[in-house]
Amino acid sequence: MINPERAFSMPEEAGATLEDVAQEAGVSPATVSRCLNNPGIVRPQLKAKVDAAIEKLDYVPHGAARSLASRRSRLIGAIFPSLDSALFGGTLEALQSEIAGSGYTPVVASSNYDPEQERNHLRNMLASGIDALMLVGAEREASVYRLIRRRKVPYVLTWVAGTDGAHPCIGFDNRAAGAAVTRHLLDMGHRRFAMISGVTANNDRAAARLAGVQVTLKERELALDPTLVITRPFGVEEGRAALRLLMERAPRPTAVICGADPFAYGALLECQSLGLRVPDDLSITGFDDMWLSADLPPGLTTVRTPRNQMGTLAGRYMLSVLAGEETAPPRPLDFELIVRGSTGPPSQPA
Amino acid sequence: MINPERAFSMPEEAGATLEDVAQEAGVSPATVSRCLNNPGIVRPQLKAKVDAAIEKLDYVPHGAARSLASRRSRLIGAIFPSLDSALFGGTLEALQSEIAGSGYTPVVASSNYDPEQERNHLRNMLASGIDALMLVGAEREASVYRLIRRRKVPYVLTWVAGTDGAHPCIGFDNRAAGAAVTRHLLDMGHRRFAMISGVTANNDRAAARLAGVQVTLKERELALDPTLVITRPFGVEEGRAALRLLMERAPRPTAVICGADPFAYGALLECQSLGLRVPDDLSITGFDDMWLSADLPPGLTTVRTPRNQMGTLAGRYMLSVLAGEETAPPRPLDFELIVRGSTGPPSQPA
DNA sequence: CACTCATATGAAAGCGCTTTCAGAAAGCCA
DNA sequence: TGGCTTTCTGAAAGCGCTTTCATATGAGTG
Repeated sequence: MINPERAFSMPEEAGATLEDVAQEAGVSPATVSRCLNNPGIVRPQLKAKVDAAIEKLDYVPHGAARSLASRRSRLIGAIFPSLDSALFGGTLEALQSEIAGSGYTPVVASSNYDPEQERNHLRNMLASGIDALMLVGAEREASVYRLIRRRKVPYVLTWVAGTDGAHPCIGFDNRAAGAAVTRHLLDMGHRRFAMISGVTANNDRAAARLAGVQVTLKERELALDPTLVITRPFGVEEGRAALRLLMERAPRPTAVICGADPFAYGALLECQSLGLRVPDDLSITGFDDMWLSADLPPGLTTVRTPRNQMGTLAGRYMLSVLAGEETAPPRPLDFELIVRGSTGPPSQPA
Repeated sequence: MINPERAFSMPEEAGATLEDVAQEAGVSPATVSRCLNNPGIVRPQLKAKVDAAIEKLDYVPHGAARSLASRRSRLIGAIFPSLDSALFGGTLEALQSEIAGSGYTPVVASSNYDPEQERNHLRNMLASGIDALMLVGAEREASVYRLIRRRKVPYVLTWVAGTDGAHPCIGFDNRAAGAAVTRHLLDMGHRRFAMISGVTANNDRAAARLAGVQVTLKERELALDPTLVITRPFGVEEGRAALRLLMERAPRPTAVICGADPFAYGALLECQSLGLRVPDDLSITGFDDMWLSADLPPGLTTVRTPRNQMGTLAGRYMLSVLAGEETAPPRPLDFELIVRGSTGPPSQPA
């Protein structure tokens, strides 16, 4: 029964304008504008009349006109590598609720871990006049940062920490987290490690996690055998397949560090299929403490990353900069090693 | 005319305007505008000069000014009930990539399944001038739809189908899907059913799934015992807890229908904890075929819902309406019952 | 009671772009 | 070549709002 032609003629009909409101209230447009943007400075009596007029005419301000005149769009851009993993969804959700109260709305895009797409979305967003920008990760071409800086758009990087102060970051130290997991396993007596890592190209978080593992092993005079590092796009299936490959190696590793929980879920499930006992035959660790980590037997030892907190703080940081407040450069957030049943001492001494 | 302030300041101080480009290229602003919006009608020779000027000045159009003059913001609003479930993330991601090619960007918000929040976000978005709108579900106060229609913003509802033509919907029939699962179990011989359902208030998808189960049982002269329907917010833990409750009932149900996969994951895992064999002791079904459904032993029988397709088609539909094309009202999409190891005949005849 | 000072309001100038509209250029035919 | 149509291009008028700036109003002083 829908006639799209009729139901949705293009947005032609004119809503009430600020001028209409002014007329209705018997004041000048300037006063109406002030009621909207700075109600404090208008006499209560007048304000009441204006409010009544707004109500009566069902007036909704015209965002574009507002932006044009005020040079602020009340839009905050956010570009994520992906949106269908619950990972970044949490960050986005938190960001969104943090800024919503201040009248900002996020415009979002997903780059599919592709710098080219990221750059395009960025251009697009800059063109649509975003007031601030949130990105994931620090590693990108200098020209991209130049583009952002040129437009004088405040930005913040998330999911990473400490880029030597080059950029404001709201995140945690992925490398340290990789190290923490490794140390945990070392302390349990493991000596033969394998890793299932996310693709490290264009993903400094994955790269840092891997580096953290490598460096920590090196400190103990152990090396991470390159043939025991499997790099795959994130996914449960990929984790399963990788684990199968690793178990064909001789001697087998006693611990598999996964760069992300989905890998670990896959690894855990594949062990079940292969009849391997976790942690007796093999210890497995994940990353991010996603929703099944506590429940998937025997419970996944993993690193809990502050994914929601990053969204909240990134939002808060941008709002603060936009408000012109003296804003301290954010400090790295904490991660937490969550030890569960999937890790234990190796059954045979290395 | 060119602002003299700008003319004499550093070349890269403020962004170049269309007028700057026009001057650089030796044409009028109108021509530059046409090059941007309707390149076909401008002589190639001139267009080349303009392109060069744009390149040289690194010109980025000013979105707000554009919107104000053209009455189009190139922004498409999308309000989801939640974003940290991978569910809607997939839809958003698909929507985003579908519309990105046409120069549109999604502005998104999450309502936390709260109509009040949804309404606020909607107001916000209408104020910022979105050209079209995507919502999830059909059930909301008439005043909300009035608000949308008043502004003449094309909209589309997703995750639901067929609202008697009252609204354009891009989705599938949740009720039929609930029925399909039920029929599958009935055909295997089950007679004593339980359901773990999402909260049905403000969630017509969850309500429809539940209704589909109830109606189908009624058709076979069976009733869904209300004490065997457990309603919870979505989550693995909630699924576990619900299953535990259900297993305390006597006689126990032989089949548990879950209104969403996370419930089913929890149920499956709890069975494992309780030492119940699936499907011998209990059949379990899910909904949405999320990423672990194939892998979690013994494999979850579930309904695969077209979550990405909905995003893609919703985007395409809105673009088409915005382009003023003759747009056929969308038709319901298909879902698919994926039968895996978690369902089988009940061990004891009912 | 004149005077200054603080404060509330209105007039008007844009913000940077799109889009009529009319006129110039180019093509076509006789 | 002249007159006609068909393209292209440029001038100019806004789009709806914010924000100086100047004025009006009222409060506070000597």
